[in-house]
Amino acid sequence: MSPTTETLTAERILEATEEVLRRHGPAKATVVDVARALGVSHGSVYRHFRTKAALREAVTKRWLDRTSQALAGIAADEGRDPEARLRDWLRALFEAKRRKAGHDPELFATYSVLVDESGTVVEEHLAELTAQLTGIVEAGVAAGSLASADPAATAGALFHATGRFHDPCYAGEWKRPEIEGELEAVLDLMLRGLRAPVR
Amino acid sequence: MSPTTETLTAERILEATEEVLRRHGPAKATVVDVARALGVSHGSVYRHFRTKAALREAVTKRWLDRTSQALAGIAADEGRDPEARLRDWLRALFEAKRRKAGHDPELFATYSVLVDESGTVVEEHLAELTAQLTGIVEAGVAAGSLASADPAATAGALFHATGRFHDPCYAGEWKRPEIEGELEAVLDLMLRGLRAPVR
DNA sequence: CGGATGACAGATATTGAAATTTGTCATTCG
DNA sequence: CGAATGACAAATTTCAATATCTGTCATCCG
Repeated sequence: MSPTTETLTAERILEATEEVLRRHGPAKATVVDVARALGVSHGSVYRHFRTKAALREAVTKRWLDRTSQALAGIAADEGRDPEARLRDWLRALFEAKRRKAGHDPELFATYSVLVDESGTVVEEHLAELTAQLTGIVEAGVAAGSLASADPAATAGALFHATGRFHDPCYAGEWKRPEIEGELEAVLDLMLRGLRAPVR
Repeated sequence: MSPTTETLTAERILEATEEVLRRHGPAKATVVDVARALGVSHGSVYRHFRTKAALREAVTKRWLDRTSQALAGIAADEGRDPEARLRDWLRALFEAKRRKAGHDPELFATYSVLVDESGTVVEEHLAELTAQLTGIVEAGVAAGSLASADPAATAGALFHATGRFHDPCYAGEWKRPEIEGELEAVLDLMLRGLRAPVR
């Protein structure tokens, strides 16, 4: 069977949708465009995704999951000092978001739309990220190098305090050259507070 | 002379413009509306403000300056513990912004528009706020209760880290009840790091 | 029979002509 | 004379007609 005759799967639709979104952006991409790219009728797309919103969410989920997985590598690296891991993880989060905003502006715009609509996908993404952060803080507490009475709450505070460096509403700021130094200043301030008192 | 015959001053125009903005919002308020509210021709308004944008900025400046002045009171209260002042100042900043967003939504929207356009007025407002913060940090360093090698940089980090609690792009979050606890968590984390090591 | 189709109704977006607004300036008024 | 006016051109917004899109479903096809 040739690729064009391949059966229509959710996966193939997601691939095509991502491409269409990348090309046209969230405002102009239509379900009809996606169907045309696949050489099927738009009705067939609706067999796999109940609404256009669901399709958009599914694409964004895949896209966000790629980031989560990359960061999970840093978070789970049990061998390394938790404090260094925390710094690197937050730096990597910033770099990942910044790269996406610059390199994939249309998909990033799609993501930003979902953030404003506060859908489940974004919520889950943020929950996954804070869970990873919580894991690092817990490791630090276990190793005795970080101090926190409530690692989950601490992780939340870390995440909120670094919003300027990962929240899409600040994407415009990420082009300024001073931004890296600003992240370092915030990291220094927070990690100083997290470090366990020397006994 | 009766009030309606009073001479046309920049101050009277600003007053009328604020009222028109409050009523119609930034999207629908026109210079003609302002002129009508004052009983003059719109040409007269242009004698005092070169463009509509300048008028909008001037109104927003007045409005922002009211916040700055209120906070300056806390910042300058030399008698009190700098750490407590820092906490109170950041809490007051949050409360002030939240109150404006809730109580004066149209003027707040005008302000948000200016933030996105990154005009001089907003820049100056942010500079004034960080200057106040810097002053508190310096007082703490002088008193020996706070540790900072570079109070201005520390103030910048504090301001960025609390963005979630004063930046208009988060205004939607300020209605959630958990928000207060989130601010406290961030404050705790940062102030722990700022406190001078016990010797 | 299960998956794909395309005609269809209602919702949404696009378009371009008309109306309004911005900003200027020659003129008027006190 | 200096401040206010309102006619005006250019830019912007509004609005309604038109076109496109979303989501459904009776029908078709392998």
